[in-house]
Amino acid sequence: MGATKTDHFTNRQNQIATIAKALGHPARVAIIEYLLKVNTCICGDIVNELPLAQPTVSQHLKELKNAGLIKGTIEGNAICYCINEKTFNTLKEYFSKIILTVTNQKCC
Amino acid sequence: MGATKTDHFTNRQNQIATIAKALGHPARVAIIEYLLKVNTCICGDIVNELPLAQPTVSQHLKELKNAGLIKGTIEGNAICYCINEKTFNTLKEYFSKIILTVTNQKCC
DNA sequence: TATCAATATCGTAATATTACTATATAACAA
DNA sequence: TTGTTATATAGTAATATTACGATATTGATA
Repeated sequence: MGATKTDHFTNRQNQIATIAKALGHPARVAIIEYLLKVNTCICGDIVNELPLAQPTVSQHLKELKNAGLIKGTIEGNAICYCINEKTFNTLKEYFSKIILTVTNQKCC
Repeated sequence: MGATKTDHFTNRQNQIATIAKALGHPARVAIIEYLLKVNTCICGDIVNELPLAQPTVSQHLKELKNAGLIKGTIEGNAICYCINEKTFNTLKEYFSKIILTVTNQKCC
């Protein structure tokens, strides 16, 4: 036991869970918010911004990238990370649909 | 190590991360979608719907409840769970704001 | 009261995550 | 070429999560 039973759920359910999981850590939320704040794409000063060691930040960036929440472009010896709007749109639309459905429902 | 450094991040960042984390498992996404489907609040047949044992479902329900994504009302010896619209609204608004900010930005 | 049904909690094994240090890699500069 | 800077990867310890069987709890019913 201990492993998530991914194959018992739909692709859609796994997709949403994967994206949500990537946002399920305050450091990764902070990275997203930092990328929003600096307006232009920035790379390694995320490390200076967060109270975490460089390899830890790198690990978090990898997870955000795997989930499709950010994009990374190589620029010389640095890497320029920025937000991937598309995936955030997926989330927004998913939650919008949920809210539309719920408002027509009676609750206990 | 191993423990998330919660205290280094803002309340808002921790709040979003907590909610997202609760949705970061396909079983919990499936529970939300089932609650949406049945329209009216339902309790223990979530167990029949999911490929998981009763204690596991109970554990997942607890996490969804702690994150504020669902509400549970005692009805006799059963418990009626339903979606908590408010928290989903928090998420929707959070992502809407992100998208509004991002669309005005240049990416790498 | 005894039993049943619905749900929660306990204990625990398997696995995953988080964070770090040390080290590798890759591009640029001297 | 040698060093510097930026980032990734390897290895690993501490902790958290997932899932289950066994058991407790609580309300309804016979």
